[in-house]
Amino acid sequence: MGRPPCCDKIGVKKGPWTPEEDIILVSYIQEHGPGNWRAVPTNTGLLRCSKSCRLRWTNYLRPGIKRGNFTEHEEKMIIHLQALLGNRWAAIASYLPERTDNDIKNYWNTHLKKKLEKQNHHTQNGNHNNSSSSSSSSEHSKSNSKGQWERRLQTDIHTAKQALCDALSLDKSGPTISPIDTKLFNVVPQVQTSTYASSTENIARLLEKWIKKPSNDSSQSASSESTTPSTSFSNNIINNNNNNKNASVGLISSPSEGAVSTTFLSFNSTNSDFTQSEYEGKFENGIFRDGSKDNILETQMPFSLLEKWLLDDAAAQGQDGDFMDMDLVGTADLF
DNA sequence: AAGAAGCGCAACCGCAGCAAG
DNA sequence: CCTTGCTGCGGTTGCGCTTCT
Repeated sequence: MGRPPCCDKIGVKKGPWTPEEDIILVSYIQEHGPGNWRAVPTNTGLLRCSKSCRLRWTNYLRPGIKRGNFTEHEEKMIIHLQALLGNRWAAIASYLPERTDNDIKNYWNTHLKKKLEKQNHHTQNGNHNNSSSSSSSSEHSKSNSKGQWERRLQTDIHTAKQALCDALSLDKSGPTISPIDTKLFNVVPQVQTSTYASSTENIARLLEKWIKKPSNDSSQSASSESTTPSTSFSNNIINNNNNNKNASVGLISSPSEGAVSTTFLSFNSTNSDFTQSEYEGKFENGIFRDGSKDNILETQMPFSLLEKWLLDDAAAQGQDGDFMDMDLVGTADLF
């Protein structure tokens, strides 16, 4: 007997999310925090499966997501980390906290892979006589099995862990660490608590699109209210939204993060007595108390010790000391 | 101007890991 | 220890937009 699907296939909506659905989801998460995704569709009346809700949140709605073009630095980080970690997009994403694993994966598949292939082709053509550069590195990569690399990583991580713990005990307000560090070392990062506002930016963005180009979905959804088996929760949200389009405009125009946060909280606070302080109570130093990884900040993250270690490690492997200029061709297939 | 091809991105699917019972 | 259910991850797909012919 196979395992039943994560959600009933009947009546589950697929395809792009509508602004209403986003608002319902964000409002719900704002109230209950992320996690327990199984309960989200039931409690919100969303006709989405739990996975879809989680995906939508983590890839689009959660706080601190930067969208748009990747910077040169980000690009090089991805290339380097991909060479080190392989296609572990979640791990790579933890070093680029403003980017989602999906984004990074997409960027890799659409841009970087081609770029590297091109570079690879170039290198092979350029070094036709001495196949040392690429072939030696590929031989090197063959000789280094994945297991060996992983063992090495694990071994060195202990050193890095010690260094990081020392650093943190010395300076609690020191450099912000990335989520992977948190996971690995079980350290709570020192962060501000008002990070949720950035998800209002995401919402604002989609509302902006919505207002600019009112879709059929929105009217459809509003009119289909009676047919949708929504809970009072989602009905209230939708009503609130439909009756207060101005509120969303105000949300968009709020320039300061704090103002946006407050505006957004009051925007949907008609449905509950949930206040900003209560919401912040769901955070503990920037992490949701359920231990989810949505503790990512919108602040620029400096290199953590582990990142530095990774970079130093690469440098120690004879890559000119600067991973930005390293020969990526050989390292791409290390794993 | 119209169709074809390419590209980018959001979302889905299936599997693996993990925890609880 | 085994089973079950939930969550997270990586691979893949499909659709809409842009560019090319």
